[in-house]
This record gives sequence, structure tokens and C-alpha cells, in this order.
Amino acid sequence: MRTPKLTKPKNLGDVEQAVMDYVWSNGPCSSEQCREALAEERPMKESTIRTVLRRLEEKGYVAHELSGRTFIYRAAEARQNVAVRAVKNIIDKFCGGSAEELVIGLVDNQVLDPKQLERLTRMVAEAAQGAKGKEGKS
Amino acid sequence: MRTPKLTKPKNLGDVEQAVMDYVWSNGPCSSEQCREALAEERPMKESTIRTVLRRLEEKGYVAHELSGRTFIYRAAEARQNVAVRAVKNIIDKFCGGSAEELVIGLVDNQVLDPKQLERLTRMVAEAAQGAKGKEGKS
DNA sequence: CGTGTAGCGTTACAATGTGTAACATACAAG
DNA sequence: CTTGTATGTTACACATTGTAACGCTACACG
Repeated sequence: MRTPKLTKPKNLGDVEQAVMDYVWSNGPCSSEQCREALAEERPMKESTIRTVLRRLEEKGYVAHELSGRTFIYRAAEARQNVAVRAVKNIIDKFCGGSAEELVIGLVDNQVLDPKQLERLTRMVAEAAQGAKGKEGKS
Repeated sequence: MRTPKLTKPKNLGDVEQAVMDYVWSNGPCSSEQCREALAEERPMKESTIRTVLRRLEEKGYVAHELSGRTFIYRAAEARQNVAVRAVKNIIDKFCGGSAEELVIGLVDNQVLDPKQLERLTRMVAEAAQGAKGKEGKS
């Protein structure tokens, strides 16, 4: 498999998270661009950011291609997908696989409010409507 | 602060998770009860399980009281609350604070299905109904 | 009263993950 | 060939986690 093992997503450390945030927000970049962008918050030596990026690549969070001699890193997966997988893991671990319990908890704790939830339901229902009849999802 | 710092929930390791699962599922228990219960899956020496429980207490996941000379551990917080906080963290980290994006992702990825979502919305709406009127203001 | 034993306190140690970085090497431009 | 720039390799400290040994103390039992 190309993807290293996303069964166990391995939490990111602070720096790793910061780097991913940058890549997700700003698209492909070289290690230097990344380093400069984060220099305010987290000054890093040139070799440090490279190590971080390399590890992120090992973990499957980014991939790189060459532009001349320079590595250009890009996110291997959309931010949201990673979030969803992370949540899925939490659900499996804490809720015995039931996402419902969790959503209820989100509402109870005002992480998600009822109005949003209702709006979401409509959106999803409509999306389902639109998609109906042409199955083909993996 | 009594609670060690739940702003950064600190992921649990495999054993820790297993212990919490047991405590959450079976209620208060001594280290020995816990050890015996997990013996099939994870044989541990007596001092090992105690270390794990102590660390879980340091992290704020459990608390203990004395029964004679024996420590009885109980979950400091409901499983679901922990799950919700964990999800909240993910939302903050990955989705810029918007739970909506995430729920959409959950549906897109079949973690939560539209029917469940609709059912949830009803439940929440009803709960909100029920709570309405008895707001404790003025 | 002496003592075994159950149960806690303390300390240790290896493996891993993460942040940080130095040093070595390769290659393009002048 | 010299230089700068970018990558390859290696290292190291610190925290976390799994695992456990030792040691101390109170209480039941003979």
C-alpha cells in the first residue's frame, strides 16, 4: 500500500500540526516557503522544517514532487478527510461505533447547535435527493 | 486547578484506553478487579495496572476513593463527554471551529447516515421544545 | 504478639514519538 | 573550480507509555 497505515492516524505534534495547517491553507510549498511562513510563530532552522516535512511524508500526510532540485510538498489528503477519519476513530473508541451518541453530545455541549443541525439535515437530504438513482460510490 | 489541564486532552495509549473502556463499561473497580478483567486480552502484573490507573488519575480520567485499604477507581467523567471534547479539539484544529463542515464530512463518508441525522434532528428539536419555557432566567 | 499478606508508594527502564539541529553531499551557475 | 542552495544522513534531549521490581504498612490469623 502506498498509504503507510492510516488505520492508526498517529496524532500530530504541535509543529507538525502547524505545518499541516500551513500546507492545507496555502497549498504546495517548498520547505523554505513553509519555514519562512511559520518563522514568526515558530522560528526553525532550515534542517528542522525539512525533518518535520519528511516525517509528515512518512506518515502519509504530505507528498512531494520535484521542481528542479527543490522538493515541493503538498497535502496528501484534504484537511476535512483527516478530520473525519480522526472523528471516526473517536467514535469507534468511545462510542462503540455509534455516531449518533456523539452528535447528541455535540449538541448537548453546544459544539453544534440545533439550528445548524437542522440546516445540515436539510442539506444532506437534498444532496441525497440529487444523488438518488445514480449509485456508483466506492 | 483540580483538573490537570483538559485543554490538551492527551491521547491515551492502548492499555490506558482499554482500562478506561473497562471502567466506563463496568463502573468503579479496584486495580485487581480491573487487572483480572483485562487479563485475557492483556495480562499485566499487579504493579503495572496500578501504574496505569495512577497515571489515568493524574490525567484526570479517573478518581479514587478508599474502601478499607483498597483504592476504588471510578471514571471522573462520562465516556461521552470525553469523546465530545476530543471531537471538539479536532474541530478546532482541523475545521477552524466549524462543526458543520465536519458533520457533512461524516455523512459524506458514511460514518453517519442521513436517516440517523434526520432522526437526531427531531430528537434534538424535541429536547429543545421540552427545555423551552423552564429557562431559569429572571 | 509475631508474621504473612494484601495493597499502596516509589523508582526504574526500554521503546517510541517529537522537536531541534548539525554535518555531509550533490549539483547548477558563473 | 568555487559557491551557494537544496537534499541526505545522523544525532540527541525530553516526554509519553508499557512494563515491572522493591519496599513499606496495616490488618487478619494463629
